Formats: sequence, C-alpha cells, structure tokens
Amino acid sequence: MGEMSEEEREERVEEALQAFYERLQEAGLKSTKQRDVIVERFFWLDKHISADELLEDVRQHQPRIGYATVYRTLKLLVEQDFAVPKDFGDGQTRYDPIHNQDPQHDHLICIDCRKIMEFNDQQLNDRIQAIVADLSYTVRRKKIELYAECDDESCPHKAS
Amino acid sequence: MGEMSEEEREERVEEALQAFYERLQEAGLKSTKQRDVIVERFFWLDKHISADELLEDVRQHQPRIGYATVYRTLKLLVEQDFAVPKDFGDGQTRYDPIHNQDPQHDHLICIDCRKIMEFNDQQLNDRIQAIVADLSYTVRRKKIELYAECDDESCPHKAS
DNA sequence: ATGAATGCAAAGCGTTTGCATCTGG
DNA sequence: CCAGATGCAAACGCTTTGCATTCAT
Repeated sequence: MGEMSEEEREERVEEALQAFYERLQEAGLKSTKQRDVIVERFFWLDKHISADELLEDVRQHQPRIGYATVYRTLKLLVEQDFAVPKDFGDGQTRYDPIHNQDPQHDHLICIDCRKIMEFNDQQLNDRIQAIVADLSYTVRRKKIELYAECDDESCPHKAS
Repeated sequence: MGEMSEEEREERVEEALQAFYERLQEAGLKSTKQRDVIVERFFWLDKHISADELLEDVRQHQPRIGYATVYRTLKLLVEQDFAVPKDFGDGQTRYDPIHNQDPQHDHLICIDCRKIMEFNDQQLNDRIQAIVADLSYTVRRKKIELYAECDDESCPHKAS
C-alpha cells in the first residue's frame, strides 16, 4: 500500500468512473445525481466499506439519499465487476472496490482487535491457480481471510 | 476425501462427542436430550451445514426440537471450537465441523451450479503460514473460498 | 433447589422489494 | 415520452432474545 498523491487519486477515481459509465451505457442504464455520488465516493474512499458506512459518507454530499439506493448501487457495482462483496462474520457485508491496476487482495484479520489488514502475495496466488487448474476449473474470484493473533505480546492490537 | 467405514465413522463421532462433553463439564454446562441429538448429528453428518438443514435432520430424531435450540447449540459448538462458521454469500451461514485429525479444509465453489467442493493443499497452507509469520502474526483459522468456472464446456455443472 | 436449557413467539438486523413518483436520454 | 431510478415503507430471511417452563446435576 504505497503513498498516493491527491492527483493520482483523482486520476484513479476518474478512470474508474469512466469505465463504470461506459458499462452503464452499454447496458442501457442511466447516470443520476444519486448514483454518481455513491459511485464516486465508493471509488474515492477505495476501501472495503459497508452499505451503512457508505450511506453515511454519501449523505454528506446528498442528504436525501435513501439506503435502498445505496444497496441498489452496490449491487450494480458488484454485477458490473467494480466491487466484490466480503463477509467478515460481523453480520454485515462489506464491499471492496476493484481497481484494475491492483489485483484483488486478501485479508488478515486480527482476532484481538478485529483490525483488518490487506495483503497480496504472488506465490499464494500462483498456488491457488495451480490447485484450481488441477481440478479443471478456472478461478474467477477468491475470498481469503486469515484470522490471526499478533505475536508481539505488547502489540497495541492486544486490545481485548 | 478417502472412504470411511461405518465403524470408523462411529468411532470418530464418539471421540468428538466425548471431547465436546468434557468441555461442557469443564464449563459447567449441561447435557440434554436435544443438545445430544444436535451435536451427534452434526458430527455424524460431518459436512458444512446450515442451521436449517441441521434442524431438518435433527427433527427426524427429535421432532419437537425448536430452531432456537439448534442456533444456540451451533453457537456453543463454535465457541468451543468444534465448528467454524462459513459464509458462501447465499445469505445463510454454514457450519463446518472440526475434527482433530483433519486439518481445516478450504472450498472451491462452482459459479455455475453453486456446488461446493472441498480441498486441502499443503503448499497453500505453508505459504499462508509464511505470509502471516512475516507480518508477525500466527494463524488461528482461515477462510479460503475460490469461486471458479468449470473448464469443461460439457460439464454437468454448467447448469445455469 | 437452582442454574442451565428449551420452546415458543416476538424482536432484531441487514438487505430486498413494491409502488407511486420523478428523471435522464 | 418512457424505461429506468429514486425514496419511502413494508416485507423478507436468517438469527437472536425474552420469558415462562422444564430439566440436569
């Protein structure tokens, strides 16, 4: 997770938005004020987020937005392969934006404080591809969550 | 997934039950008709199962059992590390029994027919352990789900 | 007898849907 | 114009909980 300047971020968001609206048009779907804000904020924030959290953020820009719209937009993003739903076992689905440059990452969850870290390991991905190929399948997407405990006893994660 | 004789299966169930009831006693919890049946069927069936499916199965032995009891028992099994909750994205949680001899397996889900297959790959596990160790963590449990498409066009899985 | 477990029904919670209204292309 | 999008509220499906009753120890 390297640093990213404001311009780079805006550029990335812009690219994603453009790709998204291209798909919308292909599918004969529309661009609306609400949809625009939701999608833009989703790409801008660029992290796994719950419908709830996204709604809260989006309402700062468009206060009268309904949660149904957020759910519908997230569903749309998933269908169009711009987001991946994730379940971390706390009862609500999180959505991870997919930006083309970054292959889909995996998660390491601290069982002490529930902090969620991201990682991306090529050797792991290679092995997965091999396993699935052996079974005569082709991976479309994966969900890898490692629940782990911090080795360092004095680690701040040792909250609970 | 090797074959297993009836005796072996019964023996495995017996072992698991014994371990479970030992823990119960340690925790000052009780054995009841309902709990016994649920836990026994859960270990016997020995596959990821939803509360719903388990209830249906259990009711063939104890018709008056309530679903709350099944949920409570599953929760107990999870707390005591005899089961792992899994979410495959279809809205309901499945529970996987943990039997000590078999390390926790992973899943390959066919995106065409939703069939869920299990696998266990040592190289994969090794790599995971290495990744997590690098981050100064120790894996407690993992959740790996690969959503894939069958390569064989004539495969019966190509249902949808 | 006493704390735990059960069954039932009701409540909870995140998510989806029906419908009247609005809006973008 | 008119299919698609929105907002609201109601419905949904899975899961949890409150409570009176039953049961294991």
